[in-house]
Amino acid sequence: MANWYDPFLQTLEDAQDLADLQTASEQLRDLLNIDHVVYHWVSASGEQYGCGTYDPNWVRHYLEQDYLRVDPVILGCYQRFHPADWKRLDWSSKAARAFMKDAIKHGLGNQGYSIPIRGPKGQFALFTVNHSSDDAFWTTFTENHRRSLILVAYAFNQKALEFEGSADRGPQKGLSPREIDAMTLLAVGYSRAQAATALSISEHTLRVYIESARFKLGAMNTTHAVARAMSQGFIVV
Amino acid sequence: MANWYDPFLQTLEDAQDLADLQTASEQLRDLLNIDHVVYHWVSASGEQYGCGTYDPNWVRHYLEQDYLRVDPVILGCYQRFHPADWKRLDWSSKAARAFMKDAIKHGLGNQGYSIPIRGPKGQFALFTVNHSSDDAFWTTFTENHRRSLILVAYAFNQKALEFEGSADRGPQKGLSPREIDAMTLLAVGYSRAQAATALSISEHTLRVYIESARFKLGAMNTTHAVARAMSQGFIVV
DNA sequence: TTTCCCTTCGCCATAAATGGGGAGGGCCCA
DNA sequence: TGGGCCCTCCCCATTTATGGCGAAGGGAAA
Repeated sequence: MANWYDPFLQTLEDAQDLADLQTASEQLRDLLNIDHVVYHWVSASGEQYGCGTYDPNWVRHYLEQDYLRVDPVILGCYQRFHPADWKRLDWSSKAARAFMKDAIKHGLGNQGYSIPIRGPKGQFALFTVNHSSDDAFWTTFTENHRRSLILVAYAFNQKALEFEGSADRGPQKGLSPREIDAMTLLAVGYSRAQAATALSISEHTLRVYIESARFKLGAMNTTHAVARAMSQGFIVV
Repeated sequence: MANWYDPFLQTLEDAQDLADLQTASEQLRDLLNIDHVVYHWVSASGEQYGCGTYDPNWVRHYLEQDYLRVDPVILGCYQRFHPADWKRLDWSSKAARAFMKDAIKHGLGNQGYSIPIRGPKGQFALFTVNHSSDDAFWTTFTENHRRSLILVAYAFNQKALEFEGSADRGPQKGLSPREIDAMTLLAVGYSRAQAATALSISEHTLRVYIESARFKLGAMNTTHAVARAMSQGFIVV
């Protein structure tokens, strides 16, 4: 228990609301003695939530400019599991370099390290530390703190999920085995006729499964039902 | 660096192939002095891979019995982000209890602790420690090792992804913004006509996006395309 | 024991999606 | 500056999906 981060993790675990996470991110920035600490997530329903030490003007500007579509950190981390040093991302497009220039103008450091985190139902979050320094300093910093940052990112996400999860959380009616079979086959490209053949049942029976699955999932059509079944973890494709 | 797990994490990071992960799991079992350590994953394409100290007979039996559909550990962890003590999962169904009885008969301990891990493209993995003990011992054990187990799980997954990723990894042609818009709207239940209206374009134009997205994703139909776009992380619903 | 849910099947009519043509303007990168 | 990709629009014919009606046996839970 001689780690600097154990007490901080405890603070995180004691957080009661999103405001506490905000305070914690500022605290961590001071602990690590770096420019910025940011936690940012996209929930299953597409809502966004972020807390951290970026200038609020930058955050607003970021959203207004729709930088989510440009930001190489988002684009890069979305496809990977490993934490990423910003230097190693793809900055080849003109838009990406312009974005970074704009970011630095708004107070961001030139160095960054982001940890992607994924939750159930397609939740995606990023935990980022940012600083202004030379490469050597940053390499040492990230190597030294890699593991602790993973734990911190994990704890941030755990809390954020906890706060959100307590809100909705319906009864979660599950799908029957046959409904799961049907959804799975449709998700991998089978037409209704093909899926029926694959399951050795009549096409009409298959329709019954699809319709009941659609009803349970509250979906408008088959595509919607499959999408929901996927994002709610009923099927794995 | 006074932790027991830092040298072990180093071992994991030095692993060269899946066999090394197998050895590592045995090593960790002995380090922690518990019955079993298992890492198990399901890749985006539905393939499974596991390594760990379970009796191979049990693994075979598990697959033959299609226990994936019954196992409360899988079912429970798939919906959550937090690590789960097996005691706190849902054992209410008859099938679940029969499954556990069968498991113990094959050498599993009565206590378990599983950490769900998610990667890009819908990858899902579980890292599990298992032991035969009373509740008090297990509670203490999991409380003491929670954080280190998260890091170990993370490291296992990182390596597994690394080994798999080096194999295929196509050029990963991305979708255009409009294609993403189209896929997103379809995924949330819009029909083609509705989606076209929402995007203020003609329905025919929308069709062009759907078809080109389908082509890029190698999908057979719209539902398939949306499913692929979701599991490959192009859209978030 | 009754009630709910799961599984299975059929027919008919309409709405929606797909396949295959063709066409023009714009932007970015080499 | 030319090729490649992106965005936008239109028609026709065919295949496929959906909506609505009804029906029956089996199993598990209450």
